[in-house]
This record gives sequence, C-alpha cells and structure tokens, in this order.
Amino acid sequence: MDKLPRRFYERDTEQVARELLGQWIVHQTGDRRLIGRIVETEAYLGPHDLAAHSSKGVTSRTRIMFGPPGHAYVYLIYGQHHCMNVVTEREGNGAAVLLRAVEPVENLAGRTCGPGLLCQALAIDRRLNGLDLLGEELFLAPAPDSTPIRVVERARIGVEYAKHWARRKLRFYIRDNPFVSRP
DNA sequence: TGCACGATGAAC
DNA sequence: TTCATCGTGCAC
Repeated sequence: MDKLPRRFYERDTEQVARELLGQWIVHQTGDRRLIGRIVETEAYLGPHDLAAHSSKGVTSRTRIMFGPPGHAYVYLIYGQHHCMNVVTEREGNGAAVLLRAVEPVENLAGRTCGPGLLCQALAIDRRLNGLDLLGEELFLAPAPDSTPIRVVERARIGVEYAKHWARRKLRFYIRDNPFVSRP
C-alpha cells in the first residue's frame, strides 16, 4: 500500500491539516490491519501557538513534536485517553496535526469520533510515540477515491485557555460527514 | 517532592 | 454540568 511521502508532512501545518482529510490511517498490528479514513483534524502551529504543547518549549514530552516531520506524536490526556498527532514542517518547528475523527474502513470496532475514541479503535497508544510514519507499522495512505471534499473551518476544541489562539479556525472537517466529533 | 491542570469521554 | 485519573511541567 502506498504511503504519504515525507514531503507531504514537511509543509505548512494548516495546509497539511486540510489535505489530511479523506486520507487513510493504517495501523498494521500483529495479525490485523486497522484502517480509518480521516474526517477531522486540528492544526497546532508551534511554540507561538498558545494551545500547542510545543509552547512549553522542548521538554521530554514535546521532544517528538520538535523532531523531523512524518513521525507520530502520541500522548496520554486526562490520565486515560490517547491522542494521535502527525509531526509537520521542518525539524525544530514544533508543529503537528491532531487527528480528531475517522470513518471506519477496515477492522475498526466501536466509535471513532473524537481523538481518544479514534486511538482506541485504531489500537494506538503511547508505545507508538515517535514512530516514523514511513515505516510498515503505522502510516498514512493516499485516499484511493478522489471524491471532492468540502472542508469546514472551525475553532479548535478544548483550548479556551489559549487566549486569542482559541478563536483561530484551525480545526478542519469534511462537511456533512456523520463521523465528525462536533459538527 | 508536591501540586495544579489538561488538544477527553461518559454519566448525571 | 460533573467527574474519573495520571503524566507533565513548574513551583518550592
């Protein structure tokens, strides 16, 4: 199966967040292949973006986010849910795109609308943090269909503390898609 | 070493 | 609207 190339990730984060819509995320576990179609994303632009983890600077947790593009940044939130991000732009920029919802394509059980549920359905946890998305275990694949997609822009969820950054429309989803977490 | 607080989800 | 639950970042 084809993989999105490194150069796809090494671009403007907002652009990547938009173009990720409709693409597939593939997790090859021991005996199964789990696949979802990305329908909702959020862009986190870097240290200047007060809602981004990288606004804390380089720490043991944000190390991956500041690393090279095309890698998985997976973290635990509220002590119980995992969130999956893809690192974007050049190494050192501290930018990433959060995957918020997918539509089931292959072997996905349970709900998939919301970052925590998405990770649960795709069996993604912190053990995958830092993984190269051009490897065989976890990667993104180009959308096999070329159905035109209408993109909706909204404010990001759960970042009210981020002052004016909370209002920026950095959340993107496929219009009318039933798997979007919060239309 | 301690403490406040989440890029959430589920229950009430 | 409230709460579970624990890793992270930062104050002390």
